[in-house]
Amino acid sequence: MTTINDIAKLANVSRSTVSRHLNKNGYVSQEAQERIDKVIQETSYLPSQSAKSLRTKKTGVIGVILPKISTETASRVVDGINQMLQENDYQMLLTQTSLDKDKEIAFIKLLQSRNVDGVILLGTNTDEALVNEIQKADVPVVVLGQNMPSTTSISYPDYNATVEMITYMLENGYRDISFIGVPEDDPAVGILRKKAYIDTLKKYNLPILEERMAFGDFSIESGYDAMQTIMMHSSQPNAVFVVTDNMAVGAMQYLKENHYSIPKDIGMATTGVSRLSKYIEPVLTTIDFQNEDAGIAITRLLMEKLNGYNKTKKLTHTYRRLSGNSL
Amino acid sequence: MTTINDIAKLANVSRSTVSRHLNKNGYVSQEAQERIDKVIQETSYLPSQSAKSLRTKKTGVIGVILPKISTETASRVVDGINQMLQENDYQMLLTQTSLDKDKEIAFIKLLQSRNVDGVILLGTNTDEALVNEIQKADVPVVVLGQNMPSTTSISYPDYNATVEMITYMLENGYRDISFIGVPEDDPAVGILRKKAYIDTLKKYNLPILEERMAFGDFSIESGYDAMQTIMMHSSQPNAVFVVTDNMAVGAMQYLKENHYSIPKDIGMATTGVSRLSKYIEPVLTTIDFQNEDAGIAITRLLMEKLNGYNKTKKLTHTYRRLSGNSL
DNA sequence: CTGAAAGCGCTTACAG
DNA sequence: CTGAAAGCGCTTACAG
Repeated sequence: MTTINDIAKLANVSRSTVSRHLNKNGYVSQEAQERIDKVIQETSYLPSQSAKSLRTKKTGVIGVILPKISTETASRVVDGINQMLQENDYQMLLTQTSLDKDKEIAFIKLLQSRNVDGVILLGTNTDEALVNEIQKADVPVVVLGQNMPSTTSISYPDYNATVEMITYMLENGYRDISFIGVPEDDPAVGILRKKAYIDTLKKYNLPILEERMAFGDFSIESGYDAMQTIMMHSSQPNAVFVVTDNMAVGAMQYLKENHYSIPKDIGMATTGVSRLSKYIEPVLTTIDFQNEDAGIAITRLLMEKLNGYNKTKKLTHTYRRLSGNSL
Repeated sequence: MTTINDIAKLANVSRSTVSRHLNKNGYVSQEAQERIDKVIQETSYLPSQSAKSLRTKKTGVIGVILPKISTETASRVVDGINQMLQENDYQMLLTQTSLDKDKEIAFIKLLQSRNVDGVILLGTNTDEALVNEIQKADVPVVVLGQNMPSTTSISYPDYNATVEMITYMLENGYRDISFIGVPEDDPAVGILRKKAYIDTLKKYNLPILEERMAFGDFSIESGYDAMQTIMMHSSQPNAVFVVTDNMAVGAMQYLKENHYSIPKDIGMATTGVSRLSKYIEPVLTTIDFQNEDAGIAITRLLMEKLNGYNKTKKLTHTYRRLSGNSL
C-alpha cells in the first residue's frame, strides 16, 4: 500500500508538504505541487482515512439507524439523507434495528466507537434509556419521526394530519369509523394518531367504541389480523383509518378476501404513499408525509450541528392529503 | 474522550494488558480482568475503531455500491446483505451511483480509502474500466447481477428465466408479443433478456419485428414511454414482456390510461416481484429473482473471500415464476 | 515556502 | 502473567 511517506520520497519533499498540498492549507511551491501530483497519479495513492480520522477526529461518516431498510418509507428517507450527505461529502453507515429497542441504544454506542461524525435516528420510541444515551453521546444525534426530549428532531404532523383525515371522512358521511393503530410505546404513531382519532370523533359527538379499535405491529400481516378482529365484531364499521400503509395493505387484503368492496361496503384511508398506490385498485386516500424531503430536512439539521450550531431545534414536517377512490 | 491509556491508569495495569483483555488474546490475571472490566463499566469506554483500523488494517466495514436505494429490488438486496453482515459483525457503508457509471469506479476508490474490508457491487455493466478497477483493488470486490469478468459474482438467470416466460406466453396462445428492454451496456438485463426474447420467438418461427421492441432506462416514466412507442405503431401486439417491474408499472399506466384492458386486450409479464403486486389489479405474472436471498448469497461469498478463499466463483441465482392474472 | 518532531489511540512481538 | 517500545499513516504547530 502506498502511503504519504512513499509519495514524499518519490516527490522529493517531506510528508508535511504532501499533506499541506493534499489538504490545500499552507503554501506549497508550484514545482513541488506538480511533482507531488505526478507521483500521486502514477501510484494512484489514496490517503488512509483511518489514519486521518485518528488525527483529526473526523471521519466524514454519518451513522443512520433505522427500524427496517426494505420498507418504502424508510428507503425514501434514506434516499433523501443520502442526497444531502453526498452534497456535503459525507458517507453513510447504515444500521437496522428490526424494531428491537435495545439495538437502537447499542447502535448509538457502536457508531460512536466507529467515530462517526453524527447520527441520524429514525425514531420508534422516546424511552428514557434512549434519551439518556442520546444525551451522553459525544457526537450530535438527530431524530426523525419522534419528538425526542432535549434532542433536535423533526416530527411528522401525526396529530394534525390524522385529525384532518378523520374529519374528511366524517364530512364524507362516514359515521362508523374504525381504527387500526400500533402500541403506545411509539408516541408519534401509537399515541398521537390514536388521540387524534378519538378527539375528532368526540368533537362530532360520536361514541368511542373499544371494538372499533385494533392494533398491529407495522407488518402487513398484523394489519390483516387487526382488520379481521374489527370485522368479526357484531357491530361492523363502514370505514377504517389505518395508521401505516403497510398495515393498510394487510387490511385491504382481508377485506378483499372476504368480499367486502372498497369503498362501497367500507371506506379506507391511511398514511404513507406507495410508489404503486396509484396503480392499486382502489387508489388509496392517504396522507403523504413526503419522506424523501424529511430525510433531506433532518440531514440538513445535522449538518448545521456539525457546523457548530448547538441549539436544540424542533420542527414538524409538512404533509399533503392525496385523494383516491377508497372513500 | 476515554482512551485505553485512561483505562490502564485507572485499573493499574499497562495498556498492553487492557488490549490483551479486550481482544481476549494472551493471558490476563483474574484480578486484572476484574479491575479492567470495572473501570470500563464506570467510564463507558469504547475503543476507537480508527486507531484499531490503523494498526490492524481491518475496519469491519463492508462497502455496498448500488444504483438506487429507494427501489424495491435494491432495498431487498440490501436487507439480505445487512442480515448476513450483522451475523458476522460487519457494518455496512452504503453508496448510491444513481446509475452513473463513473461513480461506480469512484466509489470503489473511495471505499478503499475508507479502508473497507470488502466491497459488494450491484452491477449495471461490465465495462473494461470497471473490470480494471476491480482487478487492481486491494480489497475483495464481489458483484451481484452481472457476470463480471475475472470477478466472483452472482448472476440472475436472465436468459433462462426470460426464455421460460416468453415460452409460457407463447404456450398461452400469445403470438404478437412485444418487448420493453433496456440499453445493451447492461449485459445482463440489456443483452441477455433481449436475446432470450428473440431466440424464443425464432424457435417458434415467429418474425422478429423492430416495431415490437422499445427501450427504457429502468424508470417508471420510461416504461410508459416505451409502451406508448409500441402501441402507436399500426400493427399492435397482443402481449408485452417488460424486463423490469418498475418499467412494467409505467407500461401498465399507459395501457390503463388508454383504456386497454389487461389481459383482455393485451397480456403482460415482467420480472421482479413487488410487495404490492399481489394487490395490484391485475396481479402481474412475473419472475421472482428472490433478491433478499441473492443479497445473502453474495455476502456469503464475500465472507468466504475475507476468510482466505481466493478462487473466483461464478454462481447463477435461482428464480421462480409467479402466476397472476395479467396473461 | 519547507521539514523535523510530536502525537492521535490502538496492537503486537519481545523480554522478563 | 505483564509492561516497554515500536509503529500503523496521517496532521499540525513550530522553527527556520
